[in-house]
Amino acid sequence: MAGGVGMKRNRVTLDQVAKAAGVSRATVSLVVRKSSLVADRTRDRVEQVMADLDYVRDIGAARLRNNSSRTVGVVVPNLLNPFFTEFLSGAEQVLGQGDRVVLLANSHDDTHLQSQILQRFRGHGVDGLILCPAAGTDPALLTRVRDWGLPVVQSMREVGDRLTDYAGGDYIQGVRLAVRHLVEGGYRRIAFLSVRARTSARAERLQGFDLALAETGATNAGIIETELTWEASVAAAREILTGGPTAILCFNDVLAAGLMVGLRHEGCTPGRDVAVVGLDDLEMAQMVWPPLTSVAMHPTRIGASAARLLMRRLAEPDAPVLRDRIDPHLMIRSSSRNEKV
Amino acid sequence: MAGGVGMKRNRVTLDQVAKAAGVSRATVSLVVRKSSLVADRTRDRVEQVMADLDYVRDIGAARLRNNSSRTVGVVVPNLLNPFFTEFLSGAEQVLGQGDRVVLLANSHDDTHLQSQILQRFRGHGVDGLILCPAAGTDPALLTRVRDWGLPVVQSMREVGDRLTDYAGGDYIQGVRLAVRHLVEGGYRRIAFLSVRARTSARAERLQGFDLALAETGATNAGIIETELTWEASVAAAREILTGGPTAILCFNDVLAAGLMVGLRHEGCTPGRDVAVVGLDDLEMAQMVWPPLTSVAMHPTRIGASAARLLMRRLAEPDAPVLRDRIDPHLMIRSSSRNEKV
DNA sequence: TGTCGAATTTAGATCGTTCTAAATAGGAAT
DNA sequence: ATTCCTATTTAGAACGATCTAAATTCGACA
Repeated sequence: MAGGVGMKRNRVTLDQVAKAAGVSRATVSLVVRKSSLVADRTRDRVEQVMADLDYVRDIGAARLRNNSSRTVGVVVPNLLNPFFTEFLSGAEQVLGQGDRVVLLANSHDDTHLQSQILQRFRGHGVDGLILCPAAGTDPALLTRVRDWGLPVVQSMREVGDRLTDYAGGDYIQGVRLAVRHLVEGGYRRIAFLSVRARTSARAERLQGFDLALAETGATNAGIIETELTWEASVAAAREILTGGPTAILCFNDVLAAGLMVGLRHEGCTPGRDVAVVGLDDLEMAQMVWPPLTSVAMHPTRIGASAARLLMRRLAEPDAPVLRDRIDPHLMIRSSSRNEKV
Repeated sequence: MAGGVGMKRNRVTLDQVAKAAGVSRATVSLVVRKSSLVADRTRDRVEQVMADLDYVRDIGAARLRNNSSRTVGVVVPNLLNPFFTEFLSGAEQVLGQGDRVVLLANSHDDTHLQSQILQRFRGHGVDGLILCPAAGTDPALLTRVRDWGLPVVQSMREVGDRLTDYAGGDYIQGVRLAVRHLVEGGYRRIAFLSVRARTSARAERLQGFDLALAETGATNAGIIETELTWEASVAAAREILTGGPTAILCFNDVLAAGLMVGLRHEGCTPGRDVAVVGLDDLEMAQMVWPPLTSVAMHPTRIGASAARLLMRRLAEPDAPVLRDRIDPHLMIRSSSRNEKV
């Protein structure tokens, strides 16, 4: 007891339980795995002993034999972006309920680091992978992972052939919702504040933007590219105003929030002089001023879906490939209401 | 190749590498562990073979023998709160650089779930634990974890005797910075918007508030308790105004942001009619309107510090217990500038 | 050439579990 | 009492690494 100097290792093992219960190690193992082979009387006795000795099954040792670690690797490109942490939250919850544990890593959108992470996860014997691929990920990476025999679900972003399960938001649809809403409100010169990084997330939104403009007959008032940071979008305000837009659609809420601050610096009041619409509908959309119209993409649900897709594939490795797109939902607030604020 | 149906397991093992390189398994093991015992020529040859065969060391199997999983469990009470995800981000980064992997779990501030999580982590053989204890955690839990022989670092919150390492922000100091700033700005009737949950985080802030009032001679205009959600704090605005405060200090930025919206509903313009100050200085503090004065607590740094403390303890289990308090820093913005906005 | 010590390599046991294949128990039927 | 089931239990070999203790190699030196 006392000070705890040099705490020696003392793990309770199956053998110790077996000895104390007067049965064989194999029997205890069966009890642990809730096999129906063992007699009720025996099971009760063994379970009692396990409780008394505070036995904890060593999952690593088990995996060595049965090849299932009850562990899933999750790779996100950014842990400071609420969009990804909400995603993570949804995935963690579902996996936890499935009695699995999340190995987490942040690729910082760096493909080299991402490779290291995957090797590390492989070394740890993860059962499967939920991957939000870093920008610029080589499609060959996915093939490689499959060759390792490691089930993958891609999420939020997608690279390569469509041979892996996928869960994501439907940004094409989301952007269309936003544009239609603007057009219905009488805004017809619409600019788009985008990002430079060539991810599928970006491609999808731009595709939706083109589509929506064509559908509604609205005018493209310019597509401006910036870094994916709040500060950068503050600075982007001046440039985007040169196109003379009556409304500005933004890559996400963070950029929209920054843009609104930048607009004010330029003497332009968001919501009154120009409409602003974000994407993602993070909690912050309600907090900024004016409250920001945004398209809810439900990242938590996407994360939960990705987790479910993975657990399904672990259960049936040869099930057909599935793609789950979560439906977006328009949240109208003052920033696009065409009224004085 | 082809379709990948029923992908059989094919792990490259030490034995296979050994055979291919014409040495013994033990030698290859030494190479893997970068031992200086092996001759340069041999090492080169073995490393070449490892690369050719795409050998990946099985860390689980290694742990079984040498008892080190290079794995750390991180438990946070909330993955939707940016404060904790920034914390997580800092910890993940440092641990990753130390070639360790994060097992993540969200306790949802539920002590029962928290116990389950710890058992799960124990089963996975984590080397150590970074724990932000759930509200209401029994101090005995920490003793128990220590009895398991599992090194723990507490962070953000703390329970029990002070026998574990700890990393956190200094909220006493943070609150004092805020109050002094308000008093210097001429605000002397100060209310505090607090939370109901009895965490050490709450106790610390209240302690700082008392202290700061005593130091500055300012007046306590009431302490209101609410749930830790944005919506709840919107609703708290009315109640807190009954004390007739000239300034309101908030438990954190989320509550401050909600409060400002609520204040407006009550016909009271934050920054003009009443000063508002938050704690934590999350990115959102700049985004709300008016920009929110807040005290930066640097959660990312706290997370990094917690990770470093844990790695230190893993390296030297008997090092003296350390407590790291990250210094807070006041960020003055319009919400407390005593000017027209 | 033979001996010694340092440098290098290795066989075999071991970590805690699960799997396989076989052994044992306990009845019911003969 | 024997036989034949089915229901339960078990011994012992994996899994892939590391550790211990001992064996081998090699050059230097007598």
